[in-house]
Amino acid sequence: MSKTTSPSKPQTRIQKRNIMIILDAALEVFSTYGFRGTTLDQIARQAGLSKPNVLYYFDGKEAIHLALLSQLLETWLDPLRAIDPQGDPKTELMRYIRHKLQMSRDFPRESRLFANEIVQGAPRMQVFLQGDLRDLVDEKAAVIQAWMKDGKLTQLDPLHLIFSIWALTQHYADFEAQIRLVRGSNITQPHDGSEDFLDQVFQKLLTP
Amino acid sequence: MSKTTSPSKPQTRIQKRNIMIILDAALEVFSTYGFRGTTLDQIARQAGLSKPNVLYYFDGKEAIHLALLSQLLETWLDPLRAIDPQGDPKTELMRYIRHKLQMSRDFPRESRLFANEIVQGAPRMQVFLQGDLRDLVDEKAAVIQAWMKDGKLTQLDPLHLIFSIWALTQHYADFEAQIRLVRGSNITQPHDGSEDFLDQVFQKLLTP
DNA sequence: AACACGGTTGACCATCTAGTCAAGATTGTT
DNA sequence: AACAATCTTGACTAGATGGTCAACCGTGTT
Repeated sequence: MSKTTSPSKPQTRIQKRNIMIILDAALEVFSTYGFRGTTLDQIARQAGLSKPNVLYYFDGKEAIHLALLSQLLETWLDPLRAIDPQGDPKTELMRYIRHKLQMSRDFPRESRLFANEIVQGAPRMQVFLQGDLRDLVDEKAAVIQAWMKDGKLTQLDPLHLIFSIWALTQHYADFEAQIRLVRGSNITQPHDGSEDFLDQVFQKLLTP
Repeated sequence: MSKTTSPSKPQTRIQKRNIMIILDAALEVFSTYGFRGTTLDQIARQAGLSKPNVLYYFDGKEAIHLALLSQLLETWLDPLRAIDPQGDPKTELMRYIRHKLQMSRDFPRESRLFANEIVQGAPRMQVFLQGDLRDLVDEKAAVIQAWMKDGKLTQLDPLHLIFSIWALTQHYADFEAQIRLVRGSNITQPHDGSEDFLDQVFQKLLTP
């Protein structure tokens, strides 16, 4: 029987607390070392719990990973979902871009968790991606396409436009190590200047 | 004594062949599963050799990985190195961008090898990156900066511009799985349309 | 043919790792 | 206080994994 899959069981305070602690610890470790690079001992140590105790709350390593992915994908897609077909095209897209960049700054672990998974072929994410993501992207691509036909935006391939937004925003979280190394040990944070830069890029790109 | 570190030893035909076979097999596996996700058995199987035989040519898993990284980083940086301060600014940058995109299309395994490494904080790459990469990037950023001051290009942060080129080109290799899933199982390749799109983006962006 | 050297491997070992289990500690309820 | 349910853990197991080693095979040179 699975421990965390049963949806209707009321959770005690201790359960709620420990499940949160474990998921946060797992996010920390999985995002740094990837799925196979992470050990249950690492997660347990990071969580401040014993390994059997971790396994008391989750059915195994895979179950923890899965719980994280499904929990976080929702939040991750929210900004895209929020694009309003009725709104002003450029405003909507710029808001999306800023929101996405902000998430990459505020939740770099989540970004790297997904990056790790996708670089390796998304073996444990296909279900999620095919279901939610694909439909959502198709829908919003159509919206953008319509905006472009109306002459409100530069004519571009909407799908590639979406990819480019993902690439440019997530880059700051996913490749932070590289940015840090290139910039040297200055006081500057990896994200410094990214907002102004992306603003400039997409303002220029999207204006017909 | 190390086997592959001694530079002056003449290699037999068999050595040359097997070292190449092993490195190619290792590239395949490391780029798919990351360093910790890769086992020596996997590399050996992919190479069609026995595990002890692989270890006859390399001192260990780490040595294979290191050999790959140092060997490939040179090729990887060549396009950036080729930017000519005397050339026409926009031509030089567009050539760089096209070259980079082409590499992401033709050598996705190399791209993912680096991506895997960098997402996890580049623990085995810091030496390389700090040495070669940093100086090179600083140098070329200065060149781009000068071009911009001359009014030949849009005024942008040159470092962020370089990051954006990396992000947009490598995205097609590193996140290929995501692109494939979003596009569905159509006949279209992940890279389809990327060249035209990036051409359009950077033409518009760089023209003052 | 015989030798030396390079190349190959089955069998093995130490360590790590996911997961189990039974026994004990804690908590909430009456 | 007493009881049951929840929670916690030391000790353990089976299998995976990086690496070793002694013995054996293949090839080119004399």
